[in-house]
Amino acid sequence: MNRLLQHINQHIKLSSGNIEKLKKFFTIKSYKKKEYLLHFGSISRYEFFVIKGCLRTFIVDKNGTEHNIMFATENWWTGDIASFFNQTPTSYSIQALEKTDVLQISKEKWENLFIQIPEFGHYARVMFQNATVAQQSRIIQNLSYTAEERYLDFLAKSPNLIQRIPQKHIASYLGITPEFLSMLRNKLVHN
Amino acid sequence: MNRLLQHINQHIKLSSGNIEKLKKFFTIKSYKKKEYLLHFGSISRYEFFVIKGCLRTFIVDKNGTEHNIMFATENWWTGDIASFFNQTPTSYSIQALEKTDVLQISKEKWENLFIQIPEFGHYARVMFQNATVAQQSRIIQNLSYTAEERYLDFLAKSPNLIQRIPQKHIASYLGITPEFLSMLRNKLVHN
DNA sequence: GGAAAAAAATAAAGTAGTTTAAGAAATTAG
DNA sequence: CTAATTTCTTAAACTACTTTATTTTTTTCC
Repeated sequence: MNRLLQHINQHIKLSSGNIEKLKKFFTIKSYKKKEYLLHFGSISRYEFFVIKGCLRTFIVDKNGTEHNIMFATENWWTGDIASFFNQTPTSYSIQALEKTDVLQISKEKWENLFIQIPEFGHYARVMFQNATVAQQSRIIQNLSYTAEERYLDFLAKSPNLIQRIPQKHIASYLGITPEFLSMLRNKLVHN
Repeated sequence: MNRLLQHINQHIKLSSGNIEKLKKFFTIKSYKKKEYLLHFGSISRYEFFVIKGCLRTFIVDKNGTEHNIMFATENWWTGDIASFFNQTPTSYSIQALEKTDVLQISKEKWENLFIQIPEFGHYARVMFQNATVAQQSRIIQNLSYTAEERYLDFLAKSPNLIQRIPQKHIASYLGITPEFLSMLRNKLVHN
């Protein structure tokens, strides 16, 4: 819980009364490695805040190939907001890449949270703004960078994830095959 | 102004007093075809709501190639939120593809708006949520669809834009060269 | 309304990234 | 600790898309 409070505290100041209130909205939950937090086709019941561990969000295309959309580690929010807010079936799956502890919040509680602690609305807006900015930069990368450039950028921005996440998942995130990533890495070592 | 009020009204109910208040925050502005609303390297002073016309947001990569990130037509918000909120230099340019009328709002007014009309915060959050969802689906497309599939999807979802926007800009938005789009179209006609 | 400029089409040669396949290395599980 | 499974590597053939260059069509603008 402290991790979330600390994160929120970076954006808004909460009174100690509100901190107590806030705690009641979230449930702590542990997921085993390989366990699913959300299954393609179901309706997303929770948004997740990662306390410890690592999650991947992916889709499966018509050929059965998986594509990783994002990773979430400590202090990241994840979930399918389209499915969560509109209560429509999700096209994503979310899976734990390690044993992962999260704080989760249901839709009913989420909506109540905004009523009970209006300041939380500001925090949520900033989170969505940041997500929008991050995603835009990813769209740009996919449009204008080569695979090698994207890999080097990922390496520079998320060196910790490179060690933590299997290469095949990183390749999928970068939009290339594991074979090609392996080739790229080999080429970069013997540059 | 009515277009914006109508758009807001789809998400939140405003009292007539608030409607009057709201009007004071926005300035109507007309841009000529080819005119720039935002220049790469400058600091974004406004967010824009398109009343009539069409805008494109693009970046220029290190080779000098332009990449269209998004188009905005009637009832769309556009701008560089990273630059606008953090007052940092933008990496985008926004240009009018037609004579375009917008409502624009400065950062000071934007912040004041949330204080004076707190309900507006809900509207803004929903806008960012929608932007996040839309962008996520674009990331997925770039990862998992071929150029032909992306073009057909664009054709299905935005038939109006196809007629309105020069092909070279659509090619750039889809992440392909104008030559390849031309070839695809030819192939699709003679399927 | 006609010259100039911009956009679109066509085509051939080139390249970044995929596919397939098979072996080596690392991880997992009983 | 060992067998089974998963992940990573290497390499050759292949394909989706780019590059370059030329011609045709459309749009702009005085």
